[in-house]
Amino acid sequence: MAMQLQKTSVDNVIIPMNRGVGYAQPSLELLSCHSCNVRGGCLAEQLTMAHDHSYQVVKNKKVFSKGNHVFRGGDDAKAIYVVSSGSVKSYMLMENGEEQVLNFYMTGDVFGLDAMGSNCHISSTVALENTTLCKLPLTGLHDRVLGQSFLKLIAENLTRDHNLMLMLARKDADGRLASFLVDISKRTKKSAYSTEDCFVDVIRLSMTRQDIANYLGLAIETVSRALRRFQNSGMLEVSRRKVKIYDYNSLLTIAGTQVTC
Amino acid sequence: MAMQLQKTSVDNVIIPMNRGVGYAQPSLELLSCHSCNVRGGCLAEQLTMAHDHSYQVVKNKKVFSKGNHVFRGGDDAKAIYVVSSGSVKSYMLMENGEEQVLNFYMTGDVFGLDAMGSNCHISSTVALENTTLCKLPLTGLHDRVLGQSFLKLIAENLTRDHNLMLMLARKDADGRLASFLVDISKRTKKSAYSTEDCFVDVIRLSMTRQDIANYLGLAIETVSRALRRFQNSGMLEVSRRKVKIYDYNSLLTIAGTQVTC
DNA sequence: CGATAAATTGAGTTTTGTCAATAAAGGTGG
DNA sequence: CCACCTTTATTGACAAAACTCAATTTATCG
Repeated sequence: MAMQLQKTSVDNVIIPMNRGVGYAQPSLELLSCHSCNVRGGCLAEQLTMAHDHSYQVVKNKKVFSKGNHVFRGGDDAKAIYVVSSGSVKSYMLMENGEEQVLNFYMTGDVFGLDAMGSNCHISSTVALENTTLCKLPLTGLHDRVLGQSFLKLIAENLTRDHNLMLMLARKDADGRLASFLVDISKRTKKSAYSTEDCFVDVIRLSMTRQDIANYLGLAIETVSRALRRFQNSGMLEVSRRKVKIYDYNSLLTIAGTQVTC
Repeated sequence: MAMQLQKTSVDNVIIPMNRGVGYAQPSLELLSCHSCNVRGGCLAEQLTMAHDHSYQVVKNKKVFSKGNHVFRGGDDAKAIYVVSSGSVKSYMLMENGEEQVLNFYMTGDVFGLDAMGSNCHISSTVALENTTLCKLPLTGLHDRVLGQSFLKLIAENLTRDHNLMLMLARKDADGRLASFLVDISKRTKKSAYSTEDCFVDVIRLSMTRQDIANYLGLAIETVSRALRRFQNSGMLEVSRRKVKIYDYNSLLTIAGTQVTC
């Protein structure tokens, strides 16, 4: 879990982190909050004030040199980060090793929100140059102020956005459509009563082909042709808005990397 | 502003909304919370409980028939919505009239988070079939519990994600790169002291061409060639990581629709 | 039952990706 | 301080994927 070894004054905080192999030890030098360029002023102070000081946000300044990771996918962490100076990139790895950059964060930007609701980070973040970050552990905020549900919601929304980005940036038409069908299938399952293992084999699409095309960033004709290809290969059967899935595993293979919460 | 005409018991709430032209009047029938399929149980109750009942979340169930809008971009609203039954699509319009679908929300999904931090909705949401929604006005939560800053942060992150989606799904290589440069320019300005009007004319990129390509969903060669084209047209001058912008307006034109907070 | 909207299918074009070669910059060690 | 090596970036030729345009078929709705 998160370390909370020391409580300090609000201004300058240095807490060395224990990191696994592959992590650089952040520089241990005294950093001033006065030089922080966050828009709207110090975030920790804003959050603390918002709760009438009943919830004290601990600040934790760190320096990362170029190429060093702030966190990696899979790390368990419940904190958000403010870029005090420098810049970082947030990215996800696909199964084939390609990386999709989700965002670049520069001075004044805040990142790490997508991990708030889940137990671990889905994405990784690495410094692009020598960078100063302010880490705000939000375990207290999570538990005491908001309740699990709300932060989970936010993270869920961000994660689904990231999944779409990955699809749009890295997958071809077949991959996008397979990914879409798998997602719909999974999500339909969540609320319906089904005897199947992990998917609903009959989907009723509530949207038009044009909607699907507008979602996947494809032409409507491409969606139509991809569906036809899937049907010809025996993977599924499609009749207007009704889709019967026969070979879920093949669909998963074509879909490739999926981001899930 | 948001209406708060009545306070009711936690179970069944009907509040008719005054909507402008183009909005359908939601059906006014009694809806039970017992039939709501939200994952993790009633969100309003979860949020209310999280604050020891010091903050009461008002529920507001509504039925939308197929094709009717829940809200449109530009509407001012501070609420989140839970899909009780049916489905909706969230989308944004580009300047050429094309629409980018951001997400489909089905039973149990929660949407509207991207508008929490700003004054108005950026995206629009429309029912794909007859749909029951539960509206949770969160003005109280916004002001009293979290403070402006935190919700703004979340919305900012979601909005930037949506901007990237739009780029990946709808823009060609030139459009993506122009969009990227404009964004970097704007964001650099925010924290730097500059005499220019609304952009920094000299950008120092902290990321490699490969990073840019991985962000924009392009091949590195395509990024290189697009930059060359921009330079040949006299729009800018590029030398490794340093970019001098001469014609910001042309860049804006090529970039097309930009999503901003 | 007719009119409109949605979906499918084919042919040709355009954009971008892939592969390959080369050039330039940055870092390291002697 | 320079030579070397590695990383980063550029450029060209060709191939593949997806888009556009057009025609047709099939639903859906009044």
